[in-house]
Amino acid sequence: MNKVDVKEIDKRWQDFWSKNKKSFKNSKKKEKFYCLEMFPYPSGKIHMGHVRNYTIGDVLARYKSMNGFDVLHPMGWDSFGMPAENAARENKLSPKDWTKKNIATMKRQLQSLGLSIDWDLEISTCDEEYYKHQQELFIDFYNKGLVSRKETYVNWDPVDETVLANEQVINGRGWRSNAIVERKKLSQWFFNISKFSNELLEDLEGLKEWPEKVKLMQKNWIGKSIGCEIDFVIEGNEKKLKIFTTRPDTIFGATFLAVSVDHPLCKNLEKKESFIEFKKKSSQVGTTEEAIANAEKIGFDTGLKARHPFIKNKKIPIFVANFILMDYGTGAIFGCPAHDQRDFDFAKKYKLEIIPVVNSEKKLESNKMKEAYTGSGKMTNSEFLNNLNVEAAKEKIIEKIEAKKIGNKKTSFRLKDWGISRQRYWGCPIPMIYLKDGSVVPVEKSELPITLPENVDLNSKGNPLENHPTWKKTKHKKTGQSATRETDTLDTFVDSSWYFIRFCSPKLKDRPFDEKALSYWMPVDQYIGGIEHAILHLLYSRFFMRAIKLNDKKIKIKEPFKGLFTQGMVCHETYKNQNGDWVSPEEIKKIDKSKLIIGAPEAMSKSKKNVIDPQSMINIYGADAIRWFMLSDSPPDRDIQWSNEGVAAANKFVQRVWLLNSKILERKEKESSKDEKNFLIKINKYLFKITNLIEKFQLNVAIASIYEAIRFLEESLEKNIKNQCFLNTQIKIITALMPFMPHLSCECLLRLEGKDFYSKIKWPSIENSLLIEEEVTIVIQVNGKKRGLILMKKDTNEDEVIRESRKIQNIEKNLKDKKIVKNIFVKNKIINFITT
RNA sequence: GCCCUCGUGGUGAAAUGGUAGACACAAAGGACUUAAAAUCCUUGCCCGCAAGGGAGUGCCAGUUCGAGUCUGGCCGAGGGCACCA
Repeated sequence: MNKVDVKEIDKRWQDFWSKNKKSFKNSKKKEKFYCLEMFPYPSGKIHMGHVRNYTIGDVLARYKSMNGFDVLHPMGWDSFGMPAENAARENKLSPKDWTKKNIATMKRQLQSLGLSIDWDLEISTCDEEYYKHQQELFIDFYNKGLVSRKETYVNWDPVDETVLANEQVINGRGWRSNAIVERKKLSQWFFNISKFSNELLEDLEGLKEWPEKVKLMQKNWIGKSIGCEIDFVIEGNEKKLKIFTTRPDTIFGATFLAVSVDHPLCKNLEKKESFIEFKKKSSQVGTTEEAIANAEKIGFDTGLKARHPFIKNKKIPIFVANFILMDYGTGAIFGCPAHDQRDFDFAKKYKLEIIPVVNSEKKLESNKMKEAYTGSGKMTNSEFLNNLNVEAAKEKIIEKIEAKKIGNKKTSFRLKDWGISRQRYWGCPIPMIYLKDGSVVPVEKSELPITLPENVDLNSKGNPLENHPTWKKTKHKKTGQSATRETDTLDTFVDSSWYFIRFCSPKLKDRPFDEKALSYWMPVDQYIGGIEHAILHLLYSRFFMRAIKLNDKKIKIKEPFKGLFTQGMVCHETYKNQNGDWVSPEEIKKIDKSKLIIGAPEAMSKSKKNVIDPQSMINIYGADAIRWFMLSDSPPDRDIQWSNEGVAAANKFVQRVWLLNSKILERKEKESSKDEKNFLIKINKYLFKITNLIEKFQLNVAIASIYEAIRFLEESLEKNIKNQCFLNTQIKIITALMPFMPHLSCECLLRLEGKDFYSKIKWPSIENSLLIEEEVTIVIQVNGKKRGLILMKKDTNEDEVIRESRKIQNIEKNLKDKKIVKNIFVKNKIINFITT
């Protein structure tokens, strides 16, 4: 009978919150807390992943707010990107209209979750008001030398007809289209992120509140290696060939040089038919990274020889090899087959010399080696390096190389500059123009924004801006000469690399950000999002923060995200019918169960048809139950598995709390007694636990404690506790429930406290005096095995505990006929009798 | 191949070196009901009517009075990187 209508309370409190917005004031007395969840791409409607992400953030934002923090909790839209173009083609809606429509839907959906988001701060990256400032930042970066234009091979996606960044190529395929990526040479815009390689690497250490896993992934991505560059002189033409190595110590084992197919040295070979054929063959090795890695090592003998810099009269052949990368190091190496597996394979194939220069425990013999030895050991066959260990040899040889002026110690990074050009329409136009004399200059800031034209043809292939009849025609403002606009747009990762900064002053018209607002709110105290952004988005954002700092001396912040949390995915069982087709959870009801193949739970995805629509679940169970379930089953950083029973249980709990609340309101007055003290102690302990668990982000355990607290209250209804005491206690527990179930919590508090409860909401305080327990349970062990429990006054001494525990029959039974050698006693915890 | 993380009931999971399985789901049994729904109670495994006992946190060792937790080795699963010289 006494049930709460979840739909009704959802609506009531969402309306209430939008009318009773907390004033957004910069109160100096409070400590700020910037809580940010990764903003969504407006694909159409929200999915469970969003629900999980934003619920985690909301619990934290509400908790911090209730604890007196000045909380910034904004939301926006990562609204440029290809799906809008694809949808435009299919639905005859312009990318702009399609995006706007999606944003409206998704905003409504997010609001139906009851998130404490300040919607006054909403931004959308496809708005002129946003990308205008992005163009300004681009020009600033350009002027600071952080932007460059390079002719490079790019990853060309033949389906999307666009260029992909290396990181957007997954196993040789486009991350969105899944098409096999081709190599193509194009002139592209780059952010010179590699200028910050070392800084980006070293500053990872200062990010104490980031998951180690993410830091490690970034570290590997940046890929620092310390080595040495060495010039080899080519016999005959006396030209120098610069190589990079991390093992200069093995130089006496060098038996060949190898350069990349794209190395300048190959220029002379381009006409040779045998070389053209070799080049063709070397580009034909499969497409996946794994195939490339495992591809056969092939080489082309240039016929050239280089002089060994340390061995007189020794000449070694120069090869072109398919496993040498042009964009790492110098695009050239020396091969030491004895101590590098790739070189070893190569040497075996081309019958090159193998000279061991590092001895393992057994002495290496070149003709008996089956694989390269890459371990440590003492140097041999290496003249002045002999008998040194690898590390010492490295140092000594670098000294020698530098003294001889044939090379230098050198650090190389795997991290490459960030290609930001995209041949797409739905992105931020790059504010550069091409003059007739061939020069490329930025547009004047006063001309910003460079807006996208609305009447574009998206049906032809290629770049729509390039194909537009008039858009690219413009004039150079300074000289008046006619010019052409850059028709590439920016990678959407650029849009998301500074949105968190824009949130600090989202309405500012003339500049990207207000320095004061930025300095107050940044860095983001807690950033929450998916692990899939562990490398790119976070690295690019870290670059942007540094670039902005470089450009504006008033900015002191380097790291944009102080705390990072990566939440797990939402999974669901997968189903297939007998034909092997995926079947959705709704469809399985209609299928004969014996013909259904139930697969492992996997991340919800449209392709596997295992998606549950959040909106329909909210409509059935209410926002609170969905929020609760998203957090209750697993730790927030682990995957959770969606189950209908789980949500139903959360909904049951909503009703249980409501019933308890009603019972308390109708409760008959009782006498105060000893029960009351114990009652308060226990509740205080629960609150202490819940508080700590939220602080530690163990939200699933915090929820378990709330379950326990509610059960304890239910069980205490009949005890001798004054109504007022019970009511106050209920207020505390229901307040602690608020971050998780804000609608139910408000509804209950309204009944408990009356109309103006909302202004009084504060996280319940913990009374330290009540945390001191009067009685403790002590474990009694015999030889480390539990044989009993005993309840004792706190801080009872050893003798007393021993005396009392020996009164227990079962303990005596276990000690009978045995001699006690010693006792292990830990106060308030354990007594352990050790016998012979 | 290299690097990282994780292995606890039928399931998701708890557990500052000190009562393993909190909390929740499922299943089975029971209570209430004419019946069902809803609700509530009981139940990890083996022996036992019970009291109690035995085994038990992937496997094998070690440290410790005491190990899910610490150390070493092995096995398995997942993730990241991948010809980076």
